[in-house]
Amino acid sequence: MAAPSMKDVAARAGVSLGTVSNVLNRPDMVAERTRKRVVDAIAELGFVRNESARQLRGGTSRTLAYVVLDARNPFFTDVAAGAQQVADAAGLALYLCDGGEDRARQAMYLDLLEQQRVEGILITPVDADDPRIAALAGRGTPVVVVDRGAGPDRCSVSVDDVLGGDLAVSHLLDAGHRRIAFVGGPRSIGQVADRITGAQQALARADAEPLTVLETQRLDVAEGRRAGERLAGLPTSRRPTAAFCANDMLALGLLQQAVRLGLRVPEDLAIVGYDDIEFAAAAAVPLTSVAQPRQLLGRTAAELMLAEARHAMGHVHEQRVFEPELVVRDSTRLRPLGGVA
Amino acid sequence: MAAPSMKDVAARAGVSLGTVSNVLNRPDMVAERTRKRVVDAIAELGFVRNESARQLRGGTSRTLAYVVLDARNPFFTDVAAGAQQVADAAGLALYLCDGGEDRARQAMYLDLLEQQRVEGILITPVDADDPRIAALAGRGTPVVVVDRGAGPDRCSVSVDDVLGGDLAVSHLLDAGHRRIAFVGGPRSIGQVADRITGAQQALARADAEPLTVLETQRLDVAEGRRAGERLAGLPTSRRPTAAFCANDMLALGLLQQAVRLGLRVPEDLAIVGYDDIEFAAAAAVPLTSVAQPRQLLGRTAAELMLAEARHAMGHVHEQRVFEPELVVRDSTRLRPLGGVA
DNA sequence: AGCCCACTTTGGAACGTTTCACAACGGCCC
DNA sequence: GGGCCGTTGTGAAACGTTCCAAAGTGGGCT
Repeated sequence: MAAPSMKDVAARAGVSLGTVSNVLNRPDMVAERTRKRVVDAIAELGFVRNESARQLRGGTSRTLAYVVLDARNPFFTDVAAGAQQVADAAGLALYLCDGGEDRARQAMYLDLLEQQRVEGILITPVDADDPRIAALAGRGTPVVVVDRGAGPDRCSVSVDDVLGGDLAVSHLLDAGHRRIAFVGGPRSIGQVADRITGAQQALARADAEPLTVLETQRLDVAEGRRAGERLAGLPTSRRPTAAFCANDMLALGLLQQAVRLGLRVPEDLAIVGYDDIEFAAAAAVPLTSVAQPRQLLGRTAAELMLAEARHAMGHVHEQRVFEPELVVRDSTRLRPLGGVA
Repeated sequence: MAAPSMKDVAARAGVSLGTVSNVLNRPDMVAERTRKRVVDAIAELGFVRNESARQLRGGTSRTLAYVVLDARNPFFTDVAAGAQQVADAAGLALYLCDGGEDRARQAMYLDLLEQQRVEGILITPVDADDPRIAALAGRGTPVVVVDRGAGPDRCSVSVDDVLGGDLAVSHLLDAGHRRIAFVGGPRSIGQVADRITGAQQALARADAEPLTVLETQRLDVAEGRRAGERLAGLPTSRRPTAAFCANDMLALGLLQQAVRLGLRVPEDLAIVGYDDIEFAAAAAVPLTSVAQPRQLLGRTAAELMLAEARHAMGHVHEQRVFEPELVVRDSTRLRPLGGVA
């Protein structure tokens, strides 16, 4: 009843354990007749290699993982798709682990993955300074931080979020907005903090009111709706005329709720999102957004990880930084009125 | 340089191997002083448990996996979130594996997961009849098929896709449509086939033209756009007045492209999607869609899997079927004209 | 002083592989 | 007919844990 092992296969085929191993690992150094007998025995018994034992002996796992900030955000699954391409090509399996914006769960995954001796870990951390990450790397597991810059003792791939925030808000300023809100949080997430910094930097160059920050608990659609309610509730005189959201999930929620509560977008409220996920272009009002090279991010991250895993010694950590790009759509564009077809 | 093992810890703490094991697994049966010494040694050496060895000895992996049809489809990440809840509660780790609508990749993951002796596998298969799935289950790995019905020798959770297709098309028929297209594919995917069946079943009850099937290669936004082009290219006299899409990704792509090419939705083309993903409600024209209880699906799947894993013997396979629900929004609703604000 | 007991600690077997040095077996050539 | 070789197959060690039976320690009681 217990799962058959190589020993059982050997017994059944009337050969030694070593021979079974040879059939599995160096099939052409065993005579055709024996090979056949062993292969048959394997099939008859339904033998399945025990990866734990292999790994224990051999030391390597052919597996890598991407610990994602939130698997329900399409931005991250797009990044993951990029990493998957590289993993496929290298013959590695990629596991996606959903951190769910939850420190504890992320920590749990990191511990487990290290214990499992994966080849390497890509991670978009809840908290980039989590000492666990440094510890992991220190003990020899290749770690690449994704979508956040890292210090010189780690590889990272990121997009300049300060620049992104600046681009977004500069665009709004150019369009004449002077009272601008930022929607996003918690601030402890690095991307959020950087995007705020960028926004403020743009504001500082202009003659505008200071940034109103609507801090959220999470970066999802529901929180965006909640922000929409908060904004719509303000008296017109105090309501920001534009909102810059920390990501597209928030922006879509905000957009949806704003429209539902009777605000016109962009006339009453202009909206800029971040990430330019596929759904941004298809939104009620197509969403202006700061685009990041998602797949490239994922591919690069996986490549850096592989490089580190292969070279082990003498590996030089790289911090790749890409540039974001503003994609302007209707959510910030004043159109001639009544323009349906 | 090699990763330190329990043996190293034991040496450093001046105790035996067994004691280190006790500290790790039954801390309160070792004296406080010794425990402290061992804990310190662990910290000093940066010892990390080797999960392979543990598993080899102990036999169990505390891990489960969900092999998803396509991780970029928010429907599946929502299902996964449901499964994650249950996994968290049970103290298991959940790995997401992206099948990418690719048979070979899915097969690769199944093999690997079995070799890894995961506690169980949830899977939304590219091909529900893949013999590999039966084989897996036959050898004792608990398998739950998600979003597809299964035979009596397997657990499954699904939503009645035939009914869903019927609901969607009945709704269109009620709205007066007589020339209806189905967008989706490939047909080898069970959900697609069932939804077509449902659609045809509704049509058979009405006096309408047979279903025009626009078969796609994949179920993503890009293919939806392509379908939009195809539809818009048809002469008005032959163009369907309504499209039922196999999922919301397709529907959103179709919607986007149709609007871009000057078709009004729903006046020139009504659209019904499937899954009611979060972005459907936020679309350019809020999307009518067939909703499935996504999280519930995931939770139930994980629970069935756990039940099977725990009971091993005497487990009775269950096939849970849920009912879909039509959510009507603007993409099929003829409104009074000019209805802004 | 001698016993018993409870509490700690120890040593070694076992889990299922891979790897490696070496044995067995023909066959060939001189 | 003996020595050699190449081809196949074998056996045992090792990987890092967990678990268990058994040994060691000391204190309290008689």
